[in-house]
Amino acid sequence: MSTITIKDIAREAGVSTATVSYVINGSRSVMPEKRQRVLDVISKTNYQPNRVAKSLRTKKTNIIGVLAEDILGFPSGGIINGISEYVEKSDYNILLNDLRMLDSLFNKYDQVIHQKEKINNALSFLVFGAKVDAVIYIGMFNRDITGIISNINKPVVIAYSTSDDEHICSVNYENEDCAAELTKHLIENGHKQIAIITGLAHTSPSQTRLKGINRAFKDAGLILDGSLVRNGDWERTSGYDCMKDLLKAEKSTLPTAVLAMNDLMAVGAMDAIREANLKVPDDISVVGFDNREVSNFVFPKLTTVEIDMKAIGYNAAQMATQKLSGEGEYADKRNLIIPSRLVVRDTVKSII
Amino acid sequence: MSTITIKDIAREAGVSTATVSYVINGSRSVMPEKRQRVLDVISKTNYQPNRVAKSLRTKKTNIIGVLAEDILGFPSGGIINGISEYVEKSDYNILLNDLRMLDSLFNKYDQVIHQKEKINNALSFLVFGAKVDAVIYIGMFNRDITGIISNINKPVVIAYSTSDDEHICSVNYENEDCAAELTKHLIENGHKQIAIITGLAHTSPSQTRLKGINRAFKDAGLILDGSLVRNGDWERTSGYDCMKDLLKAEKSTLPTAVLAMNDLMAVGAMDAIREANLKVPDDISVVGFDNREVSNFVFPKLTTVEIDMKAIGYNAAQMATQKLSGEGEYADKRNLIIPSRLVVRDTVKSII
DNA sequence: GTGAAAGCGCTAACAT
DNA sequence: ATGTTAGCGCTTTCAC
Repeated sequence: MSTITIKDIAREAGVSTATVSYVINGSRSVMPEKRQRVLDVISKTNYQPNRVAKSLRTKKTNIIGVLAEDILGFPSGGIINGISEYVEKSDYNILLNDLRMLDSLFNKYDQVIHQKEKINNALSFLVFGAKVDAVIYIGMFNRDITGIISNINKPVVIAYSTSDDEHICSVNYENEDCAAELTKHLIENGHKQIAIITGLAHTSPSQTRLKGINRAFKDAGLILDGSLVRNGDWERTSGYDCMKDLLKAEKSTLPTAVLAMNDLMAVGAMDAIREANLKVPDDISVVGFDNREVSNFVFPKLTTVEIDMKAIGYNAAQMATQKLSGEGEYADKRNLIIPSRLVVRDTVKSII
Repeated sequence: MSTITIKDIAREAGVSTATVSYVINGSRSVMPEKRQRVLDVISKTNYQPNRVAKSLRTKKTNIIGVLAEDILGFPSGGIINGISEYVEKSDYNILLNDLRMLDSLFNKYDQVIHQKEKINNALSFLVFGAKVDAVIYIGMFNRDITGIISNINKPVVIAYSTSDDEHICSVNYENEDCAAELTKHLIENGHKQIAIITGLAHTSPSQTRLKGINRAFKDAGLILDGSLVRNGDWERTSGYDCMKDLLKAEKSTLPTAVLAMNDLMAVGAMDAIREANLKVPDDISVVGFDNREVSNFVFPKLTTVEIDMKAIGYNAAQMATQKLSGEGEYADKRNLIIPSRLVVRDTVKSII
């Protein structure tokens, strides 16, 4: 059972090791009888080729290094799930390095720069030490990390973040269209006084989502009331604070709906609304973004936008392997955008 | 930059490859000057020893295979986080295989048996193909999986499940004491009429938690009223249904508190209570189990028991590597139990 | 179509 | 203390 090698198979089947290799890899045609003899011995012995030896010889490990900022980050699990699905059918494996930066990076999304050395050490080990064929970097926050990841001569694809570096590709989700769709959903339900709770104002998701929101207003012949916009920081408490502030208005100028740029802040807003003895969605409608697990557990269930993490991972893996083989639709692509979709639940009331 | 080997270092430093190997691994003493020369060349060139070649030669990959029933399963992320932390400082790596059985196993926890072949194929590849030194199997549900995992001659430790197989070790969390503590928390707040919503009745966590609950009652000189016990199936809707049923009682015999054996069912119970126009915790107190993310997002925030996933992973990795080296406190241990702890939040009212 | 043998980059036994 | 070299299990060139 233990350590049976290609030599054993060759001896048992009465052929050379070369022939065994040929039948395993289909690299040359082999006489049907011999072929069958080899196959029989292999299945009888449960022989598994030693990937380590194979890798050393071919200089290809069939391993994709997955470098995650933190596996507990909200997108990570789904993305790895997607990578895993692709990788399974294409005979690759995943070497996982979890940087565990959740605590150090919490709400300081720009601070990755300080982790540059740690990241590149890990990357360097993966590529030059473990000899992975390609690496997928999984961000915890959707942002631009140009300049962070040093140039290695292997495919690097970033999932859930972006980079302008030329040696790097990325797979990210669509932000603007779905923000527009979410806004449109509110408008179609009769809402005109819509408050916005943004994420950190200078971040790309905030700005892009705002673009989509503005577009939806414009398309409906409406104008976004700037006095109804509050800047949050993506965290629940900021949603609470912003909503609290919004609630100070006179009853007649109160927004009928609030769009928070993520579910966490939406929940915070719902906290504040409840505290003011108002009801969601009867008094105020609320929508979020991300479709986090919690959005289905709060009451009422939150209408939000779903980001397809699994597809991000799947496509990132596909892109990485296609860059490796030089074949396939993604072989020459730089950036990929995965569509997001509206998830209608119970927090929007029609006031038409 | 690309593919520099030990030969290059040797030539550059004017020593033999053996000497380079000795200084890298500290396997023999080397003259200080030579040693320094080698070190200098290494750092100047950013040389990274080829782990593949090293593995082939030493028959040790320094890789731990992580076989997860599903990385999206509730315990998986935290456990991997913990494994990762241990592994980082002990120079191991993680080869991740995500079985993605979430859908097929959903609420049919006993059905793993049907996946036996898939599991063992993956295991077999990990061990005989990828040559990992040890494997950690991560369950999605805490249960006994005796007979599922075939015997390989390498350490296998199961995280978040158990097995009676002799060739297998496990790291799991404490169930009985914390269930007792949770119950005691209710009792100490004056509750006597406590309803219980169990998980699937025949499962080990259900039975063990019930033991703890009974013990707490007994310790307080109380007796658990059997008519207040309902059997759920761990899912939210079952918590809802059980609570609905409980709520049919006359007002005077209504429980003042309900202990659900997990957070999901607790949330379901809260749904039913809200629907009956009752308030948590003013009318009925509710507690859960697991400390899932949602327990902090529902309103009011749920009092529950936290399972230390990170510690499970960390200790599983520690156990695996100590079995490998034959040294350390866990080298001869079979099973490890990680304490769980009460997390008091807002769903229990004192009625003393 | 098939086999002999070299060699991937390392470690470690052996020699000195 | 250090160098020489065999060999880990595979693939692949080269020869037949």
